[in-house]
Amino acid sequence: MKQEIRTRFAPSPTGPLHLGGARTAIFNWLFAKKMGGAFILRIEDTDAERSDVRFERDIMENLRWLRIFWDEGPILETELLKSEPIRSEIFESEPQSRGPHGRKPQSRGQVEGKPKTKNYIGNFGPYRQTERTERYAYFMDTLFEKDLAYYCFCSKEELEMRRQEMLLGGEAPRYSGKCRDIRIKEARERKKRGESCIIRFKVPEKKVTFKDIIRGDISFNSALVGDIAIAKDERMPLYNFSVVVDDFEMQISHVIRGEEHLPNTPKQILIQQALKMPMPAYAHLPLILAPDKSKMSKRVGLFNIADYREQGYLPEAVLNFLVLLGWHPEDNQEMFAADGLVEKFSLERIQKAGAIFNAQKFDWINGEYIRKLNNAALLEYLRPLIEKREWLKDDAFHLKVIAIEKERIKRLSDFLEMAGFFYQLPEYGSKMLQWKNTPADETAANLRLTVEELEKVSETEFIKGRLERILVPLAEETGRGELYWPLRVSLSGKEASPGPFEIMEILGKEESTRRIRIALEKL
RNA sequence: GGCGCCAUCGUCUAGUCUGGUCUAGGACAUCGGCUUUUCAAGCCGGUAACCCGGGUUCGAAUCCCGGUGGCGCUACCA
Repeated sequence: MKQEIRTRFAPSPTGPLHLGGARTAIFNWLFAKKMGGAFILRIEDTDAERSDVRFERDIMENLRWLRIFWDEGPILETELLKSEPIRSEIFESEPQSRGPHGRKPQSRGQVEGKPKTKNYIGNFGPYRQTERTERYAYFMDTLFEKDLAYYCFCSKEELEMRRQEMLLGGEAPRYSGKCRDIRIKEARERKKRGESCIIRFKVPEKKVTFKDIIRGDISFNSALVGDIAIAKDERMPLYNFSVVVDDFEMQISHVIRGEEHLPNTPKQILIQQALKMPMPAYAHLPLILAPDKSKMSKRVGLFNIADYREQGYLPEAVLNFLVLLGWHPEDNQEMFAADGLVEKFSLERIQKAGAIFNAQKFDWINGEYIRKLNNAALLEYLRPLIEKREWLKDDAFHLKVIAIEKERIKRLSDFLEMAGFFYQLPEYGSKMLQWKNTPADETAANLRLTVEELEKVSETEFIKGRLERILVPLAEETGRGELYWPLRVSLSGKEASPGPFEIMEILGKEESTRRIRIALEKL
């Protein structure tokens, strides 16, 4: 039987979803879809101090916005309200309650005891690490039974001092193993007396080799690692331990994650081996780099998905841009619909080197997607922005503006800046009205001539074609730039805008002539 | 410092596994042209790269070795 493909995105809710996390999620999701497998969302909230449910929400909401849907994992509260039937279906088939811990699980993936909360979907839950403490305690026990874990009473200060010493001595800083031989009975007594301690894993000294789908064979010498900390307490696991337990129990087949986890991989493999767990396949993604080549997620500035969302990047564009950062299809295609992407995707074609974030290309892709949208759809994206500005016009008017501004905006927020003049004439200086070196009186004369001709046109005939028939011959006499430039500026109040005929058709006769008269007063 | 990963136009990358078809292809950006009153869009064209040094070979971007450089990790964070 072929093993089912199961991937996961396992963010810690210590910050909002950022580009790097989103891309990791995208690659996991794409691979699972391509292979007909399952994509799982798991919240790694073991760091109580830094984790926050607001971040958890942000992560889930933005994944949804990107249309990255997880097959298993927590569900948003908003979904909770309308998903009652699905939930009961899932939980009726849950395994019966068993003893709290110390018992072997009946089978892999089944969770002992009732889940504390039911706000998740999938049969391998709970999907929040803080709700999985029983599982960690169980495997921690196993480790103690096998004499592969011990309590460490060294203080942080002590550890830090040792570290500095080793660094100075040119050694690889690692834990000395000082507490390794404290007998467990004694340790537990000391702990009971209130001595603070953590739990360490006895790291065997050996060469750890594994195959990375993207990078090929990778090996580490675990002797350089030292006994790693795996938990603050039986019920407070640390990353390297909880990951191993969860990936095993959730039957993750492929661990696809950022390159920064490469040095963690041998540690996790050693724990897997100690617990006799199978090793999943690994794929370590290249990092997204800032223009100075530093790791992007370390930098301050624009990095969160929510920020891009607010600035008017379309979800399709974010997805498309992100997937191209470190991956390329066999052909030269660069614009993808989600379906085509799934079909073309393969882990093997992911790049090894880090990819520098290219904001200009991002903008270009976003512009392409904006232009692909039909006007009505674009209006819906724009509506919140328009309403915020209190631009009180009807949809027919908005649609006309959108039709011509669509060609020039790269982000939805650009619309505010570029199309604002349709709703309200901005302030501008008289100098702007003059085309190159045309004197002010000549400019005024041309505008006067223009407005006189426009007055002759009826409101209903105030359309582009008709206006052109009247003004084109006139412009041939005065000089095109001399006529069109001041006209366009008086209509828009801007150096750059669509052409005057398009603007006039939208503005209508009354408003157009009013604006030209305002310009004349300036001259 | 130690360990690990990586290295093709300014940037994202194709090509590298299976040496010749690569005087290295595409995209963004940039420059020029067309269109044009401006900006954008569109179309056409240009500039621009195999990190360095050895080796193997008739032949190397591609294989091997050695440098150099960059990045990541080096927590009772993940």
